[in-house]
Amino acid sequence: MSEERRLAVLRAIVQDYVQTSEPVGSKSLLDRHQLGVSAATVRNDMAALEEEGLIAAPHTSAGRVPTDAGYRLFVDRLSSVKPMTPAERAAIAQFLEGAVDLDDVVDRTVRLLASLTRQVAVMQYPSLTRSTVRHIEFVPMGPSRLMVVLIVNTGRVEQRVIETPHDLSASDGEALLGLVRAKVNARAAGQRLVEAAASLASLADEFDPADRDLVRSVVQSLEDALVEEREERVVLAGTSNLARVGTDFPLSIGPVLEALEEHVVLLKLLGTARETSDAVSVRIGHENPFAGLQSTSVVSTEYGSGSELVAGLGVLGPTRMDYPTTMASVRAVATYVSRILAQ
Amino acid sequence: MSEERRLAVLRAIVQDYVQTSEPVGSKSLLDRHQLGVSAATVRNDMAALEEEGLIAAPHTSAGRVPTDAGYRLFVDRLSSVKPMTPAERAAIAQFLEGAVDLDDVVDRTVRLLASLTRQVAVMQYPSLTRSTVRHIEFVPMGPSRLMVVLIVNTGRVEQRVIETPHDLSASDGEALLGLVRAKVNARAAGQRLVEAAASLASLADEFDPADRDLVRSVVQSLEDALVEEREERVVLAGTSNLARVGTDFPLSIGPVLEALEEHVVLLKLLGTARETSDAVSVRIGHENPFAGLQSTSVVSTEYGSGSELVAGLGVLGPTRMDYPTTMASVRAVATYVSRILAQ
DNA sequence: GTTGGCACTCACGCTCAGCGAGTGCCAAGT
DNA sequence: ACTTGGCACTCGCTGAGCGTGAGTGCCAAC
Repeated sequence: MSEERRLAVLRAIVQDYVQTSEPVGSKSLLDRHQLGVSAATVRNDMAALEEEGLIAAPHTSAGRVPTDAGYRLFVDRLSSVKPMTPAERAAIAQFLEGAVDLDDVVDRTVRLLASLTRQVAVMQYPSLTRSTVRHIEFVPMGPSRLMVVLIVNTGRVEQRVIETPHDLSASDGEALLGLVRAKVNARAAGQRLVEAAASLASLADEFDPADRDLVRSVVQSLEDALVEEREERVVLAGTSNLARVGTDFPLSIGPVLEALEEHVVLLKLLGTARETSDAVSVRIGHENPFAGLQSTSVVSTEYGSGSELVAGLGVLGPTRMDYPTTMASVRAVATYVSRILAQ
Repeated sequence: MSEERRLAVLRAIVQDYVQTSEPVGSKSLLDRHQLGVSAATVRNDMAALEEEGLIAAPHTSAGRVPTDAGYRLFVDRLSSVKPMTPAERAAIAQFLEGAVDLDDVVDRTVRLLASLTRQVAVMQYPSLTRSTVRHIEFVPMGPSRLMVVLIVNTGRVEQRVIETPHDLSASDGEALLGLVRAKVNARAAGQRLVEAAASLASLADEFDPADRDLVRSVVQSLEDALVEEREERVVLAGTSNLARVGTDFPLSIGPVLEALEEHVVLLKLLGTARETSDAVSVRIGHENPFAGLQSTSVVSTEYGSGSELVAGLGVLGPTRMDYPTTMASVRAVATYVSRILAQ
């Protein structure tokens, strides 16, 4: 009983099951693959695979279905990321090129990914903590309120209103604010958010003693704002693809929809992906830490502008998923969106 | 056969059906309501109601179910918006008070509405076209690119990168930009976007002939940006509530999820609501222009900061819905979110 | 216009048998 | 030691048949 053939059988089972979504038996396996052996041999192999916990039979007299472990082995050793055709690559690039701003890039990316994979696509907004400051702007909002607008290198813009002890909207306030603006930007531009916060620490010393108090309080608020753990945004698309699969299989979509609404969960999903060294990370069924997502798999990767990886994106679907093509799509989309963001 | 009693029967049918989600027959109706007449009489009334198209029988020997027209009549004449308890109102207010910025307000609002109604909540971002300019900021992004940041009264911030024919990042460019910034804001602040665009038309004339070209092109781009039809953002929550209802009823959630992904559709849904004069608009089943949403109802209303109504929010659910309480929730949430935004 | 009575209609749930895909095991072959 | 054909067996699925009961429509009497 050759090890090699047994794995070939596993591969065939996974492929057939993914395509037909029905448990696959020894006979139908022979019809669709040239294994060069008889049905009985295949049956023996299947029994061995079941023994190893790689496949399982839903009922006594039904075919076999891959287990999570079976999919895992398949992904790790039995398949390679299916290359995309130049035409597909061109279509992706062209579609993403059309975006006009960051929101549009993100929106187009998730939709594209959802329609390519026909699954739920998830994408994290370019992370702020790993971005660098492009510009910081101050806008007086009234006698004691000041809006701080932070623009980072990925094009993302964040605003925040802070309280100031003195009036900055009067004309001398305006002048002072202009000076603060210039100095803050001279110091912070190009730095990461945390670094920028550090650089600003001693800024107040450069000002007139009279203004120092005011500047110090503004800078303090700004530092807080820069360091503060920011809400990371997540966008999704293709949730209706869940309905398609939901009808034929034991994937009750309720819990999945609930998980998808919890953006914290999604962020963790994309976040833990980063810990793996592979370019594209795959988490299968129970490998997934969240109840409700235990019969789904997540295929994700990182993307970023230039050499900086700033956030994650991926797709979520039933464990019975075409991993090679899904992985190819995720990888390709990540590559192209990174290219767009780098410009 | 009194008209009055017939309507009482309709009301009872709607209430029972909403509660039990099972077709209601003459007998079970008598058990649950004191109508003071016999089953036979109720049957006669039901036959009449069916004749009028207000109720229908799924099969020959089943109870009756309200039709869209039946619900319509119920909403228009047989029910009133159920008042909320002070405790509920307080909880709403308290939950929304906790929001730290506009994104957070919107996020909390949809989630709140979804959990109150246990349905899908939809909320449009405060519309830009009906907002007023609070501040316009210019940030040089390189030799020939300028980022325009627009802050409106609802706190929403929009950015846009425009191409400029001359370099504005040099030091004299900075000075000029400061002047432009001051004049633009003096003219535009407090005005609606379209008005602001008009006010800016002649701004270039105030500048040195040497700079006039440059200013004109900047102003021109700005006008374009202000007038341009902007993408209106829509946020939703509670999609998992669809799964709950999806199991027991002929609401195939696939098409609904698809419709929910098309933000254009959602905007139209909230938009057409405005045409009705009522405070809370209800669109029932086929009154709804979109295929796939024909067995759902939309309960929506407008909200806004102060007296200005700037956008819509509402919920979407199966036609078999508790209209009075849903309407109450939508109205209450709209009231409170408006109050928050006004501050 | 209301009521009680009555025959009728179906959807639903149940059981039961037949079918067939698929299995496990065994004895024979290589 | 592995492979193969054969064979009995399992068991989920399907569809037919049947009883039940909620619900109806109609009618004659009040």
